[in-house]
Amino acid sequence: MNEQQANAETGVDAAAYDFQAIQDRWLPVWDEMKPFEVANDLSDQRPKKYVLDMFPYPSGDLHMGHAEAFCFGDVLARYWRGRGYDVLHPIGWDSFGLPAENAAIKRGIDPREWTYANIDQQKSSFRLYAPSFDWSRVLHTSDPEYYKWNQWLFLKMYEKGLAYRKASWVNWDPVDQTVLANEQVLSDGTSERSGAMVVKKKLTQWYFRITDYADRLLDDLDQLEGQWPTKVLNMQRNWIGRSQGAEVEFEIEGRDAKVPVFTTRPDTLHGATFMVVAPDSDLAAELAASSSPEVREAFEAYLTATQKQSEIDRQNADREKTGVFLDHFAINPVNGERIPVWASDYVLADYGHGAIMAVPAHDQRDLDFALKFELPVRVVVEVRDEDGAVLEDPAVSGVATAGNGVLVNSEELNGLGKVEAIAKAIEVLEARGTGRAAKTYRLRDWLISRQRYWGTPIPILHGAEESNEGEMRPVAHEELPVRLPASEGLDLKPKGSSPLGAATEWSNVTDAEGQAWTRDPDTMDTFVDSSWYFLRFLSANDDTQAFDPKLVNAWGPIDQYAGGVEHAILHLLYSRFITKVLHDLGYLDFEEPFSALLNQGMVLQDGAKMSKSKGNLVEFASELKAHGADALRVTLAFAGPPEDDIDWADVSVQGSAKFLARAWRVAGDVASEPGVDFAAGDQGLRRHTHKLLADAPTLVENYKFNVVVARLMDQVNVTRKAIDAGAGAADPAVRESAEAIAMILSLFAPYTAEDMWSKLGHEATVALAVWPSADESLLVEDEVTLIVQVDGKVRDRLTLPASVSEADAEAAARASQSVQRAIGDRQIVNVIVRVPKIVSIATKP
RNA sequence: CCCCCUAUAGCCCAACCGGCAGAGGCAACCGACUUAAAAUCGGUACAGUCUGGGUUCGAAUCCCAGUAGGGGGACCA
Repeated sequence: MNEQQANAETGVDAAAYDFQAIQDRWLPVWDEMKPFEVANDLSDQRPKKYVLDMFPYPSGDLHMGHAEAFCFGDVLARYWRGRGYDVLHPIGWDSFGLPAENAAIKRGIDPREWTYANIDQQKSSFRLYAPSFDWSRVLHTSDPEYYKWNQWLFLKMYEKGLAYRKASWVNWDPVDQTVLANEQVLSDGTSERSGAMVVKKKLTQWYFRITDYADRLLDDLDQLEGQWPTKVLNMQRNWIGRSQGAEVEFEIEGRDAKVPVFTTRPDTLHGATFMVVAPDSDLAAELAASSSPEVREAFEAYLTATQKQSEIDRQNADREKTGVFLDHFAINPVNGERIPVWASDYVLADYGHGAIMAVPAHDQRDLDFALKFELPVRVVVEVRDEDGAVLEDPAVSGVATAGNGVLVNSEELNGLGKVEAIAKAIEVLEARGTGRAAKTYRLRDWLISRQRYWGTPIPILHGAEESNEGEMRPVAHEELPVRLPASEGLDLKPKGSSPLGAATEWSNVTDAEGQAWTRDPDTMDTFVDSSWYFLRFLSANDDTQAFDPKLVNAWGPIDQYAGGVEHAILHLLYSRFITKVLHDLGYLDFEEPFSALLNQGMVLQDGAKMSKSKGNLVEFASELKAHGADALRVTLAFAGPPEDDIDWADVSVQGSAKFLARAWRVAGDVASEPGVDFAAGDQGLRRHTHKLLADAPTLVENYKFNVVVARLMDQVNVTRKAIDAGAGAADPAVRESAEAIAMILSLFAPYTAEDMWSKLGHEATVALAVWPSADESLLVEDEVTLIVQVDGKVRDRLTLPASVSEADAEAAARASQSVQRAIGDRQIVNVIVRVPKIVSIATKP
């Protein structure tokens, strides 16, 4: 009986796939079962997998980007369950942050109201979308129960000297009226959040000393090779930006303390003909202050001009060099030479020591500067071109020679190559006590204080009377959390200082001794909140500690993390840093938080990023309503490799729905009973099923979800044929195939798979059914097709036993009529035999 | 300017260690069912792998050079 006949006889109802009815049938069952809740007692003997999606920010309802990210994370979580693992797959909300505050200001409401309403909305959308979350461990970073431990973390950092305050030039967002971390400033100089052009301000702010961990953060990336996308590893390496070289101390005439400079080329010290300091450095200000009024005036004007520049102008490497002479001289420690000290904005105050030795002959920037201000250029490395000719003097050519060469004009270094000269120069400096080998980094300390309301209050008290002026005191652990005061009556509008400062009742504290203090008015960067949340999930409801080290070490590190590449250097770097700190504090056994990382692409519309302003938004909610969760999830998984962007114009949700209906009907057609002996089934179909069972795990583990879905489509097609035109609906192999389809399909389409599972006579839930392993004996082929090539062209295909010997294969190939025709009267010069695949014959005339 | 990734049918994408270029889907076309359409079912057709070299018996796959698109970094001493 074929499908049409079945339709005619049983009526439309029984044969029609109705996603809405299927969703309505299973949601209440799952709600009741809570199949994905994980016990906290470690009693489960199955091996463990911790699978985590980057938690969402509650900026409204879920959107397509969420649908994609959570689809992929869920595929992996469900996969490991199917493989017999105890899987932890929690969910929470990253619910502090500026959007809530800005929305609250715009609507005149409390940020809490907006935040928690959005969380509720997202929760109910998630329920329908059906990721396999453990809903018993939900956390929201804006709950006092969570941020209490965020404050605990801050105090731990403070105790270890890893949290500190300093005055420095910082990135200031003039729209949001708050400081930003370096990581939050995009390469075009705009704010990651508001899009405003970031300006520099000198402010006293809180920092986490991430630079102390720079070497480990860089070196440990090697452990993640192959487990994290290469792109992310490279981005982090670039961001940390370690340079090796030397620190060299220069004396400055009329100044007691020596000035250290960092250089990667200590071999060129004899070619240093001037020194340059950053105009916004303390040293520049000091040197200018002790100069003539004219010099001082020129410097002040230059400093002002420098600070007016936009980030874009400043980053343009092609622009003309500018600077002022500070009327001071430094002494070159290797040759006692007196060299002038200039201030120029091509030297950065916060990199190295904010001062450089300029070697114009061998550094293009220094050369540009030297030529502009007519400073001497001295060649100390003789560099040759490919033909062995000495390159022209940079002073004439205008091109600095930065390559390898032989040292000249450099006393003891003369005749050495670049590498040896660097080593020797460091040796000489160390012997004289005027320098040493040194490293420096592009990475800066993490600025974590923000002048906004909706975040974790920094648990520090500042002295508020004469007797304790300038003192800082951490809030005692037992007094945590320092709760956010109600927003009522506070002006949340950005104005450059934290709104919390105005909450005087909250801010003013008198201690047991009667001393007056005021609370630190700033809140923490929300990236602090998200830098350790994955630890909290293990004991999300524990009010005695931030996380339970026993549980964390049993489950951690996270086996599979999934999220967007936009966090390549923000969240992922901070999390790695905090994990290492907590390891050093003795809480964690591991030093890297995320063993494997999947970065999904973006969902686009006609090649453009979806956005409200562009009006090309494909709404998650409406797609969910129109096609159902399963069709949406299958569409996302099938669209292509998960790392690639998905253009919504290229996909077909209807096509996915059609496939689901076909799969579902196969299950409905199965006519054998559960438990039937599969061994008696059709061998051809069984081979096909077991090939799928054998291949699916590798495919899923390599994130080839699109291929798995394609293989499922193929399996459904083959099974349909077996039912209609082959073994028939009662053949045990048809049941075996349908059950395999239901189990594997459950990764992508949990509702449809559950309904199939039920039709096949099994109890819910298919999500906890462990996949059967493939039967090896069904995977070996008896006969194979052997290809015969003559001079690289396929000339025949021979059907031979799979166990054919090399000699037999070659003989069969030579015996082939079409092969002989192809060879003709040419002479055979080589025969390559690779059984059971190919015989390749090479000839010549 | 430097670094990384990608390029296969009209479109989205598969192809293990180098071994028959095609798994799957979309769109198209033909047929079945239907009064008709939709849905469903069956079938058909469509590329030689961005370009140019090289290695090899054999290259989509490895190497070199280039083109196009995407991403990252960039006055970092």
